[in-house]
Amino acid sequence: MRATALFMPTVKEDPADAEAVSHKLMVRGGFVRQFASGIYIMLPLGWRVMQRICGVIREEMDGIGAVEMSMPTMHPADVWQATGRYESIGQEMFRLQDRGGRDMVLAMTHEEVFTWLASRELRSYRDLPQIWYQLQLKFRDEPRPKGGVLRVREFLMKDSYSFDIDEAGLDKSYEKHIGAYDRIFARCGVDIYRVESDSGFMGGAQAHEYIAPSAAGEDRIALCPSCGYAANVELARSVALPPAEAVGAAPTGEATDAPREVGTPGRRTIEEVSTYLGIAPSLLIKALVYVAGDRPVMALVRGDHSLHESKLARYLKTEVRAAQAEEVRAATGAEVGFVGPVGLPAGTGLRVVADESLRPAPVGAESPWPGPRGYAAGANKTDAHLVGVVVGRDFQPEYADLREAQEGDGCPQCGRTLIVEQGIEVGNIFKLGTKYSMPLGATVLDETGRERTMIMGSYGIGPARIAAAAVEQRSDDRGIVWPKAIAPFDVHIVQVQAKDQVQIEVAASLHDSLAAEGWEVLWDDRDERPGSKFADAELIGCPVRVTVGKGASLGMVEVEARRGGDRLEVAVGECGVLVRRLWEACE
RNA sequence: CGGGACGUGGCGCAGUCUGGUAGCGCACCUGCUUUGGGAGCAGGGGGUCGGAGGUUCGAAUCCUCUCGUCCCGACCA
Repeated sequence: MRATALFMPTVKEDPADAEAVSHKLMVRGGFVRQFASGIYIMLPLGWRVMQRICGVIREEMDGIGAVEMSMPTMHPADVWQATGRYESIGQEMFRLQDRGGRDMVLAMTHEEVFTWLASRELRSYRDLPQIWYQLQLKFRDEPRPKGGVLRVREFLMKDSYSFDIDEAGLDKSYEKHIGAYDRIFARCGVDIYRVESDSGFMGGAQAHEYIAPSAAGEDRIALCPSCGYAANVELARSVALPPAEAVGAAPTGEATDAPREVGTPGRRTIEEVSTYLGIAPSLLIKALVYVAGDRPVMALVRGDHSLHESKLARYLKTEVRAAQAEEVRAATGAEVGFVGPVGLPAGTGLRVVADESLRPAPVGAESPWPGPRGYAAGANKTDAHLVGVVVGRDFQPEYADLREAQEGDGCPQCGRTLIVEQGIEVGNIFKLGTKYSMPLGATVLDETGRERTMIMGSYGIGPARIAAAAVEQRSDDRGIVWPKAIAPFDVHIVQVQAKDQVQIEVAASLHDSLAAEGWEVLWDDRDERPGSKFADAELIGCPVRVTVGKGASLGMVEVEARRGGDRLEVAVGECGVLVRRLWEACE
């Protein structure tokens, strides 16, 4: 492909509205352009990358016996009403009406249609198992698109759906996907962690996410380097360190006979109260008021911990939101910053849920802080806190895992130290069970003639996120270093002098011979300054560059790998061999 | 949804506070020179200053409303 015939609008300066490295480089390299918030145009280079990623995905999906098809993106509302998601999803779904006033939606995912199809066409256990997939657009009205192509409102996704007669079959389909996904990400050159995840609005029993570590990612995952435990922090279990740093820091931590009130004028935050009272944050109780459904709930974590709202929501089995200042006042009688579990106004019946780390140690348990632990907490009186509060004596909360796992916590499996990493969710897999097949009546007859509801799984991968993750993980200060399997071209020929007849001939014959060997070749024949052409080649990031310049008249060209290493001068006839060698050495 | 910021030629920005009729760099067009790391000289084209309303003799600039975009948080397969 000649560059003069390719539309590749590169840009020298970073776009003003880009933050993430991948966003900047994909815009500058002429891969994508933003059309509207969260809606992107894939330019020729970007589309080639997408096609290559999709090609890898297709090969691996086909390899586990999945079959590709294509589903509509506009659905009548009734299928979504049947599964209850029409009501439960809310504003994230694009909705519209047809001319007859019928409610329609733009698909955010395709469980409903695939299950609808399965319910009509699969009749016998002999038809199972099935794995169906597609590469299709999804529409989600994200509240906040960001990070270029990372979080968008319209995007391509590989989604697959498995249909099995029983749980054992689902387990097999799930395992097959794990195998395929491992190969897909490895081939695409993206490092990933497979972590336990929340099944969220997909519902279902078990779920994993594939997280590509990157600073641009929105997910945080807790990892145990010792035993391999890996989970999204939104559900990661972990063992809190004891508040050891406070040991001996009298008068804190001592259990007096009863809580004692102390004045804390204007000290609301953990840090302010901690400093003012001279008590370590880990010996403070952080009390947060939430509205769960329509009722207020008080959630407690230790002062050095963070509450994870989705853990609270999962425990309460309802959506939660932070209470407004007036709601806090109504529930506790105190201003925000001074609320606590002791001394709540009588009769409110406020539900109090404490994180497990606040549960009193069993008698005789080994602890660096033997005996009851006295905490400081809000007094439910503006400008006052209580010290010497003993959990279980002064108040009786429910206990649940509410805290966000943090770096340094103990691994729930082996007890060693957890680390926390940030990353991009590039894929996920869910065991759905009968969440969709039941309401849509997707059943088959088993060998005894009995009607059985199919057991389903669903599995997603975001090709554009793979591309962005690859850029995030592989770029350098000059531009992108594409993994070889997903680069827009394999070989980038830079012809230094566009009008030099010898160089034209050498470049043309190289282009043709390399293409004949099966390489995708980009031939930069533009009449640009050499400096721009080199800079563009590095920005665009194809694995191997061949420079046709001064040496051409002597039959010599230069070959080098984008990832670094020597620039080798070789005779034109040797070029193909060297290209292969360098390409094979690339990741 | 809460908080913050920004909309000025294609791109990146200055000008706004303190009102006087729009400027810089890059890109683009023409010519000449140049050509292995984002050229030089000369000439040239291109802007409803996001939109609407208002104040004023006069608005990119002040006021009101509105639309768009980004960032932090919340939310989120």
